[in-house]
Amino acid sequence: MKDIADEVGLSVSVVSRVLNGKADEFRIRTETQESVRKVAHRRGFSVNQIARGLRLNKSHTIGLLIPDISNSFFAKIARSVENFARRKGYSTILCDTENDEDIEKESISLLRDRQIDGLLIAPVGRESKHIGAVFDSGLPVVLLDRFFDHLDIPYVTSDNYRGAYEGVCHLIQNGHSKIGYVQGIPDSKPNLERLRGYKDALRDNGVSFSSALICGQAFDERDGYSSAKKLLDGKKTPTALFASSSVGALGVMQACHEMEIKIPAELSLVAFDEYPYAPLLSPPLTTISQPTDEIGEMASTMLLDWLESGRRPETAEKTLETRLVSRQSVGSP
Amino acid sequence: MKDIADEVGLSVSVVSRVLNGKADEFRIRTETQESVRKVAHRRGFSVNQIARGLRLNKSHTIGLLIPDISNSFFAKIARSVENFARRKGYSTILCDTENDEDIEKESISLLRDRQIDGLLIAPVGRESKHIGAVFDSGLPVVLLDRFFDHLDIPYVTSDNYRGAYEGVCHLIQNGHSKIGYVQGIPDSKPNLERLRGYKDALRDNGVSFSSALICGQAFDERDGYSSAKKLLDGKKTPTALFASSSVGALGVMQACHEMEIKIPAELSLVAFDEYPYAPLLSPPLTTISQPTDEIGEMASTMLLDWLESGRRPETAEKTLETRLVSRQSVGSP
DNA sequence: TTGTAGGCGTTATCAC
DNA sequence: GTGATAACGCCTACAA
Repeated sequence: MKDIADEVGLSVSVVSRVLNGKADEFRIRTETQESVRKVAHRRGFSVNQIARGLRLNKSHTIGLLIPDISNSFFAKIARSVENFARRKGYSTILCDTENDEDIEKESISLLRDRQIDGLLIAPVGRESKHIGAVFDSGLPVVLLDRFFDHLDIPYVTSDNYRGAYEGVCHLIQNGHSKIGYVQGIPDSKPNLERLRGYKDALRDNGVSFSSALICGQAFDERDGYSSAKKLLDGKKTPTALFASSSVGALGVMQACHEMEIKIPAELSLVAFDEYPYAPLLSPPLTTISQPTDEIGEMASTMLLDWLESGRRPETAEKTLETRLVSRQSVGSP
Repeated sequence: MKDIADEVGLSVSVVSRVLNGKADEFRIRTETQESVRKVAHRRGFSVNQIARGLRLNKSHTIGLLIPDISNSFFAKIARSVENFARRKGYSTILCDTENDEDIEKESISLLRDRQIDGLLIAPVGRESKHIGAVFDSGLPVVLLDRFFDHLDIPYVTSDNYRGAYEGVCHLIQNGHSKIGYVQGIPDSKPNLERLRGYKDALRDNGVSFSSALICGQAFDERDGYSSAKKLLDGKKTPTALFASSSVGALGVMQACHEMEIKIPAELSLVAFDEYPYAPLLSPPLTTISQPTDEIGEMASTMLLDWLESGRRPETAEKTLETRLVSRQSVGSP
């Protein structure tokens, strides 16, 4: 700006104002405006947002914490978040927390150092102290997918309870009563909610619950695989499985494949979350579809509105509907 | 820092030095160090990286431009880039360019405004002027996946030529001679290289080439779907298809499904790129696997080394090997 | 071993 | 209509 000012023979103030669209407000002469713009363009001027951020105490940057960006569920959320934020003039710093709480903590403090204006977190674990701390410090935070009951932080999630409920009802309607539940991280919110849906569906249909039919530790393929092996090897072999973990269902299928268990003839399967390739699997998989784009967009909207207005969103909890997509992985026992 | 300095009764310089690990260098008294650190900790001090960046003219931030983060190939690359960068003390600003060149241009200028130290780009299209421009301006840039012959920008890509060559040879060895090629963005580098591999494989095996067997416009599922429909509906129906586009193969399978064409009995299929679910598709898909993690890590390494050393990498072109993963989508005609 | 002061690029405020 | 100046928070050359 200094250079431009020197060249056009004016002060930096004028240059700054012209380049910030405040020319009218300050009734700057049209010729002045033009010459400033011309020179700026010729010199390829680009504002230094870092200096700007320092002065205005606003970085126009948000942080996005994701447990695993290579998981398509989160990747789709990240896409919609980034697209939305960019359209609103915000940049997104991505932090893949690698499903590790320490990395999550570290990333949060890193992002604070960078003066982000707000934070979107899909929390990794059940520990919430560090998240509560940022929130309490006054930084706008919106949670994604998982949330914490005892913290008053706005969140966006899909209706895990109802999704699971419907999925399990679907299995029961197809004649199943021995339905295994392949869970994700046991005390994560989505898992707990899905488990609750599972139990309620059983209860409402007069099917008795057995904890022997619950298995699993994590939201990943390997865990789905070993859970399936365990469940299908026991005495009380289930005739159907409800996979809470999105990628976990792939592990289940893999295990069935190896154990030569035919789906759906010998085992029915319903999985939480949708994939582009679900219809092409062998067999095409019946899923509970989550509105990933909406989740991302809703969360960004909440956060950015908050940043612009200075007031936290009134509707601080958003639960988005899931949808049962019936394909061919469910049959009768 | 000012507040801390006031509280401990010293100047900001001392505080700054202690907090930056320069205490020894300036032989600052141990007690002084301790009290500074204690107060800093108690007050929850966190450096303002924006101010720091302004002063040091270094943001410790890189930009990552990706055509579509929801595509698992790019998501995996993004993950390895982010993880690596974070470990090296850099943050990653993610820009999903939505396969749109205008967004790509816009994002680049946005990132420049933000004073990023370097740029990692998986370019969207064939237009390269804007990319050449940033590079020429002196900003370190490393290209991913796609690159430009006429620009001297370092890049990392997998061996698209050899991958396709091997895939097509595999088909020929299985007795095919009418092999269709479902391409991605026609004049993108990966596509051109894969096409070249395809042609050379035919030639080296004495199979004649026919442009009627080439179809496709984009790297997406819909395009793969319509290409397959077109190719499999013509006079010269191929007995095998080589899908250049990763997600495109899903479209091909979808089309076959609808047209009741059995894979591999009636049509063999090989697809570029690997998926976690490839073994679980119907049928398990034979693929050309790309080393996504390596691509991301290699590119980040090149960029960050460049940033730290100030010298562009000596080996400016990295071509990583692919691997043929044979499953059950290939049979004999 | 510690302090002073200037400046990084920008914008708000007040003055002319 | 335009200009001078201070301040945002930090680092460092130089002084003490």
